[in-house]
Amino acid sequence: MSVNATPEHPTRRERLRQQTVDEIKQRAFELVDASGAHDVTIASVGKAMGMTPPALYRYFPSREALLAALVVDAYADLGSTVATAAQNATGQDARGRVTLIADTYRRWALTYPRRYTMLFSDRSRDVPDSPDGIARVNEGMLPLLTALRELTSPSSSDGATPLDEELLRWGQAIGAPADITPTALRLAVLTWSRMHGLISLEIAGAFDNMNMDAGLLMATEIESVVESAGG
Amino acid sequence: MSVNATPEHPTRRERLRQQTVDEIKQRAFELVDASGAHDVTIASVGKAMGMTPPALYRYFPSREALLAALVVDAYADLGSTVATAAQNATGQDARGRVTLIADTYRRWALTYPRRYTMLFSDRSRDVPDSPDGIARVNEGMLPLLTALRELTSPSSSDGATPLDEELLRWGQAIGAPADITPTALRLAVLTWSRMHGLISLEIAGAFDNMNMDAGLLMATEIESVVESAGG
DNA sequence: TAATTTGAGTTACGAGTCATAACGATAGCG
DNA sequence: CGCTATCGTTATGACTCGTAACTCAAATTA
Repeated sequence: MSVNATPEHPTRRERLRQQTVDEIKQRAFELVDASGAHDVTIASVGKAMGMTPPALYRYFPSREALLAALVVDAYADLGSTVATAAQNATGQDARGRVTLIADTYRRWALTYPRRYTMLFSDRSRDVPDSPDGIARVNEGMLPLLTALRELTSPSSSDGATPLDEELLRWGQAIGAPADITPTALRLAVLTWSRMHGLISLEIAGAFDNMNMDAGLLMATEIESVVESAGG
Repeated sequence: MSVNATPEHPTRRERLRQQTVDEIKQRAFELVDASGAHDVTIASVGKAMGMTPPALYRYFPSREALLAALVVDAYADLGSTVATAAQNATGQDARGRVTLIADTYRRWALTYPRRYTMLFSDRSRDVPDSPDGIARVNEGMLPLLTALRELTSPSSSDGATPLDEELLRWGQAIGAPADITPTALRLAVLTWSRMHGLISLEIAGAFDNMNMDAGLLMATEIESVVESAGG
């Protein structure tokens, strides 16, 4: 047994293994983007990288485990994409940052629609839960929170309702700034929920049948959020 | 070949056949509710009703076709449930009717969460589209539209933006009353989208991790819609 | 350097799925 | 009453996931 099995000094074997794991996930993502998580099978991934199907079980104990890993990675990518976009817009005012965050979120979802549906809908019972993935999404939630905090007037009635208490506990859990208000927290959750509703319906094609521009609806919703915040 | 192959005078054979079709769908729905659409297989449905798997192909050309039929039926059930609930509340004011419609929609989704996810998410590429199902959902959209029409003041600036034109065309397509306004149409779409966002996240369990009461969030959203409408 | 062990990848296999083909038997229909 | 359409069966093929047994190369150890 090797003594250097630490993350800092990976053995050559471990490096090659990690490389193979990464290639498996990369090929699997290509299949997801091409035709959805449904077509990600042990055989199809193996075929895409010139391996026989049973070899993949050296790296993932089951097909479901592979899909779970993809979900975590996709969560992380979505969260960090939103977070870096917000960091690159520190100069803008709060209203512009909220709009940018929403646009970035939507663009990611429309760029990888199959991955997005894989995150929030497909896994009906497969992946029980991914606390790691949830944590990575919060990475993008924080800049939205601070922007909404700037927009809301500090004189709002806070901390009264039971919902406010839940919101404050959640804010602490995800590491929100100390001066966060229930109003900002509530608006952040509702912003996320509204974006998700519109985007998931857009991806499902509901607005195609209605001959409606989902982008305009999205802009309306963001406008509504900013107005609710008093900005 | 029978001469009486009309819907009005079904042959005994046709009646029995319809009965079998209904039982297949009923058993399939039981499987959906129990463990999701994923576990609805030709074999499992057949086993549930004491038939060998190939026999089911006499009634549905494929597993996907069976699932598509389930989607249409579920759409119809959701739409008519909302519609009848609204009809039974004609006495209430518009605000109360909007709340009732939202509650009915959410309760249906929480009563049959697997069916609800089957409608809007699961079928990534399976069911291409179901115009029939869409039509049945609109059945529940109409009372929401008229209630919002009552709430909104008629003096709102209407018909100006390109989104307003899309909304009016959609209103005509689903048979909305002639005096409908783009404001009411827009609020209806956004109400639906917001409900869907919250409910799909609730079913996915997102709010469980956040220790948050989805019902309170839903009430907040409905309140927001009613306020936007000026009620 | 040489022997040993670790692990990656292979072929072979069993269980389960969808779907089709070919057969038998019941029951409706003229 | 006899015919035939329709139902449901068994048998089969292609595909899936996942396991078992085996081979071989490479890393580790002496």
